[in-house]
Amino acid sequence: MKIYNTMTKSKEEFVPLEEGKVKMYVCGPTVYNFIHIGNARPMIVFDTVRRYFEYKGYDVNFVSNFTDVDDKIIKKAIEEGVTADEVSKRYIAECRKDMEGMNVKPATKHPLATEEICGMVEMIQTLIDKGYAYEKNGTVYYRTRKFKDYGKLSHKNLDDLQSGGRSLLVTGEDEKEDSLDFVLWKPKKEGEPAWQSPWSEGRPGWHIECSEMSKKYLGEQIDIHAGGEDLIFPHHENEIAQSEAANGKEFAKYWMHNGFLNIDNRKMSKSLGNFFTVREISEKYDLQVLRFFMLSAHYRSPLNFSAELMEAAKNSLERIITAAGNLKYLMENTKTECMTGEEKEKYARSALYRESFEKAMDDDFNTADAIAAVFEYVKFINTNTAGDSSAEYLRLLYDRLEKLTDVLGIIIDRKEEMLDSDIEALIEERQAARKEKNFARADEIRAELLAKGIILEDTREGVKWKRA
RNA sequence: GGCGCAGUAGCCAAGUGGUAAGGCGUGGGUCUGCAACACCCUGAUGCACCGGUUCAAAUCCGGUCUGCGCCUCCA
Repeated sequence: MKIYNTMTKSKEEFVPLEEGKVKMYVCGPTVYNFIHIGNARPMIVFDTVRRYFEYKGYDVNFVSNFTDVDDKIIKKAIEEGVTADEVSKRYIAECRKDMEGMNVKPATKHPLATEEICGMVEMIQTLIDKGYAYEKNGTVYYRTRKFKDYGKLSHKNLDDLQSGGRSLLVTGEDEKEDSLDFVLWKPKKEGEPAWQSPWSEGRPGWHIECSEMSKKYLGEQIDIHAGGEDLIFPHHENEIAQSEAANGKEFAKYWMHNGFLNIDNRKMSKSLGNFFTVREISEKYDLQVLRFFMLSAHYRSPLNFSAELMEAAKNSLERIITAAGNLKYLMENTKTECMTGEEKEKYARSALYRESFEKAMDDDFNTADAIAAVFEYVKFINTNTAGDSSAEYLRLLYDRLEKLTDVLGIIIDRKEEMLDSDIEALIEERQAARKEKNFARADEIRAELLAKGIILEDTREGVKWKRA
């Protein structure tokens, strides 16, 4: 299994720190609003990574935080006249709903920054004790130049950073020893949430949260640290500086970063007015479609979002769901149980598609290629099953399809919703009308049901229906 | 200015030295009362452009053009 490591800029064979286990940390969202579709990409991508590790038999310890103390949260709270805590709690709950819709598994642990303050204070103290941090007027800064490997992840050198133009000083910047130093702890301003510390009543800087939570729940050294590519610098670079200086060992072995989601080839932003929340998308589409769309490209490539592409994704996904539905229908209606010799041979041959799927996923989680393998398997199913196929054969084909799509987080088992009895009566009436060749009445009923969101399909095996 | 990514059919997208996967869409056909599903057929003599290396290049090297990102606590 190969993973592209941002640190080495190359694909590396995955070797776990501990046999059979994966320790993985994914930087989560700041909860000041509904999550947007850009937030959704790392969630979906790294959930798929997790699912594939689990498919391969690994025990995955998956930790992803919610950043629940932040300027934007405080700003929102002030606007609404409520506490920051109320804002963050609300959007954590909404985020979990969206995750469920996207079929993103809850992490093993979702730590909250506000509940881990003590650990952060301890880590900051360690950094001060080791000479990697210093305090000025209640603010604690990280002494960036002291950490000799600074820049190793983002492949930047300190002098370029310093001369890189951005010499605008933020308030308080002049008290730093060096313009590259960043904040570990800052004193509170009036009305802000704050915690006690040896330096001032205040709150932690953004980067220290992840260093501490990763250490607490996964240990000083982890296998994979992941997030959006925008986090490479400064966030992940700073995490490395903090964790490695404090713990004295390599922080993460593999650094994974997903590409950005663009809208009409532009970065999504509120100011450009091309901003979509996951919740908005869910009003028009099943979030399974969003998930499928996100996996249709490689996770490291930029991905463009548009209504047309969502329509295409919806139609593509429908093809897989339809095949699964047909398979299930045949399974429930077949008269024969055991596989014939021919079926055994066919089933064995179809293992090819599972192998292609795994080969694609083994190559740095190439979901686009893996999906192609699923489609080839779907074609095989559509052309190699019929009403006289055995239940055993159909079941094996179905189980394999379900295992593969489950890695992608795609649910093929559409739960059978009970039909209202009058709808059921209409379907029966239509069947009677068709028998009498009263097609006018039959079509009338079909149109009537369509208006209620029920699509009827007359197949060789009987009438099927689905919701629009 | 520094660092980096991308350009493959109408659209999306794999492929990174051996002769262009897959999906959507289009058009034609089979099946069906019709529709839908499914199936069959239909697509780049070509991989932004120009050179070079090689028996062989979408893939490697050099250059050009175009789009984009990071360097601002935005995933």
